[in-house]
Parts: sequence; C-alpha cells; structure tokens
Amino acid sequence: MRCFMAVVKALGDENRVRVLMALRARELCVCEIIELLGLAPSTVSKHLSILFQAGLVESRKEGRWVYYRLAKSDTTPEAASAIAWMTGLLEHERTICEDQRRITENRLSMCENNGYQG
Amino acid sequence: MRCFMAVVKALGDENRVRVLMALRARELCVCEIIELLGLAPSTVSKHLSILFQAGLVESRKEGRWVYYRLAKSDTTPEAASAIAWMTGLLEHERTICEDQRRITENRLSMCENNGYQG
DNA sequence: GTTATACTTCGTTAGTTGGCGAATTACAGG
DNA sequence: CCTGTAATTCGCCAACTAACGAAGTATAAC
Repeated sequence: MRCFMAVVKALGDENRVRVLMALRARELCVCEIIELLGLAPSTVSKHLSILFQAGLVESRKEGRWVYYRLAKSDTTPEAASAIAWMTGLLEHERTICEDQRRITENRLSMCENNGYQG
Repeated sequence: MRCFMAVVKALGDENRVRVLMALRARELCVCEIIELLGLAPSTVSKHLSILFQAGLVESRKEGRWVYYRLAKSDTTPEAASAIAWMTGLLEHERTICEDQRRITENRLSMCENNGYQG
C-alpha cells in the first residue's frame, strides 16, 4: 500500500507526468528537463527525486550530467504498471505530443548538452 | 489530461482508495463508509464528492440514505482503467482485505442501516 | 587554483489539502 | 407539526506541497 500511494502521489503533479511521458522517448539530463518544463533547477530536482523515490525513474551520472530514464521492468510492479497505464491514457495528449516533438527535434535550445548522441 | 489528473489526485489519498476498494464488494451508504473509515461525516462526504467529480463513483438516493457504488464502464476511460489498475495491485492488501471482511460480515455496527438487503 | 556549468540541498513562502465541528437540508416517523 | 437520522455545506485550522532563490557539491576546462 505504501508503495502504491507513493506512485500515485508521484503521478499527482502534471509536471511530473510530463517528465515521465517525455522519458519514453529517451533518457534526458536534468538541464533538458529544466528546459522542457520551464521551471527552476531546484524545483525540477525535487520533482525528479520524488519520481525516483517512487521507483518510477532511474538515473546515471556521466561527467557533469545526470541522466534520468524510466525505471525498467525490474522495478516494483506498482511503478511498472503505472507507467503502462499512464502511457495508454496520455500518449495522444496535446501537451505530451508537443513535448515529444521538442525532444526528438532537439529543440531544448538553452541546454548546452543539446545534440548529445549517447 | 485534466480528467487523468482528477482521477490520479482522487487516488492520492489512502482513505479514498479504501472506499473504492470497499465498493467492489457492494454499494455502501455514506453512514457505512463513515463507520468503515472512522472519520467525521463531513470529511467522508468531501472524499466522496472528490471521487464523484473524478468519475470514479456514482450515487443514488433512497429515502434518507445515499448509496455510492463504483462507476460502471460507461464512465470515462480514465476512471474505468484506474479502478482496474488499482484493484490488480491492492486486492490482497491487508487493510483492504480487512475492510472487505467487515463489509461482507456486516460488521459496520454503528450504522442503523446495517443488515440492509437491497 | 580558478572559472563555469550541472545538479542538489536548504530555507522560505504561497497555495492546497485533509481533518473537524457547527449549521443546513432532506426525509421518515411519530 | 416536531423529533431524530442521514448527508451535505461552510468555515476554520494544521499539515503538506510546489514554487523560488541562495548556498553548497561535483566535475570539466582553462
């Protein structure tokens, strides 16, 4: 129950939902997410830590950057099924699709890391 | 998106989740839900109105009582799939099962409507 | 070392939420 | 009518949350 509530509360903010949906396309570094949402770095960092605590995302550090990605299937059933459920309902949402476009077209312009090829 | 967020936020409170899971067994009048949760009537009424606004429950009035039940499949896809998702994850939870037992054994003792057969 | 960028942590503030009791409405039964 | 029960609405308060900026940590480049 505690895990389920953590996941649901993590999904309870529109900005966090946008992040999760955006991460379906590819992993993103924090500065890209900052640019995507248009929020202060400290705010975005807090959102990401909430998603992490809920088991919805994973992160890896590479040089100065921290990359976040959706948690793989070896995470909790709550997190995995939440992502699937959310995706089914929101993948055609206007805001989500626009975010998707900005990511795939590398239109996160303010980020110095833009154009990173992995 | 607005509908999805309403559903997710409605699921963001443990008492509301307990109500939804309890309503799988049968429809319940408000006084039974008050007894189940052990909260003030005004608090329970507020919770139920949030669940209703999100399209998760329906209600019918019968005499002095108002009965709530899970929204049928003709509700929004967000609400219907949310109930299915939640049920799959929580049906074996300790608290949920205990609530279930109290309901099926008519152990909501303080309610005058107890023993109602429909 | 110094500077610059990336990110996190901390403290503050404004807005939201969940809880309650009091007052109100609705209805069934004297 | 009046009384009692069921439920909702309203106002209030404590706790939580999302936002920010400032300060701190970490790494790369110079």
